[in-house]
Amino acid sequence: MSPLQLFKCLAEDTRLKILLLLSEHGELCVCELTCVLELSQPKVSRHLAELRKCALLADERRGKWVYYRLNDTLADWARELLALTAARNPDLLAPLYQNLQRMHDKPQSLCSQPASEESS
Amino acid sequence: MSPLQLFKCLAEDTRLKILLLLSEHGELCVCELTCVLELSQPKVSRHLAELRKCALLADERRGKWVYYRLNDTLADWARELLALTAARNPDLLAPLYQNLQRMHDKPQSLCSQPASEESS
DNA sequence: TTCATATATATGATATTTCGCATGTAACTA
DNA sequence: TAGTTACATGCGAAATATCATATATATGAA
Repeated sequence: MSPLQLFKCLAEDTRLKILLLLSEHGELCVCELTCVLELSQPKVSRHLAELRKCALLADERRGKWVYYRLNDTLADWARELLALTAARNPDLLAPLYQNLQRMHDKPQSLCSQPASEESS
Repeated sequence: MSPLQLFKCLAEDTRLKILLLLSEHGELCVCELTCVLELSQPKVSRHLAELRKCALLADERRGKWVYYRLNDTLADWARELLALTAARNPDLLAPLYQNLQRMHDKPQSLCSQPASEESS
């Protein structure tokens, strides 16, 4: 993973938010991301596909849902860079966490979702 | 400086190298950058102008030469991000430092240059 | 003033990215 | 089986980025 390739992935609003979210939150399925980001499903899915092709993300199907997380092979400096960016720019993620919270409080309010075990 | 804006600036090879170089080296003039990067002067100048407009870089004219450095107002997390990226990807900058060295050893070999006080 | 060097920018061509919309596929349910 | 939900992708349009070339400006020297 070259720095240039990483920065190209981070240079788009949707992909940036996805990567920072997954850096902090660990794992989310596509429908959760779609709801949290308030974007169309094809748009989210297309960006996820790109991040998958760059080996930044790994996906895992569990039943109907496909969960995405940072790829285990991702270099440490890239992980540190994502963590640094997320920690130092809380304003960027705050509204997204609000959406995630609202979604788990009122499941039908925004979109469907998988059964939530517990929020980490 | 939003994360998105920073990453857009870093998502191009020439701009990435300029920012990492200046993050580590402190200050370079346009002709030094042009030689080190082995690119045309208009190309380097155009990317410098963009980084200036984004307030990532500051320029200062001294005689015939214009020196660029990281803008003093640049946020700490952005500085840390640049330093982290440069430190963890030495392969990216190594050939550029070789060019800088060669340029200072044999001034006429690649292009003209300002009088070099001392290399840091 | 004239010339040379250093740097900046305008312009139009080309390449890349992003998008919406429609449609395809996979898994579960009835 | 048919229907529904979750997700992926093909495709052309629109927006954006990048580039080479030519030219403009600024400084210092002659």
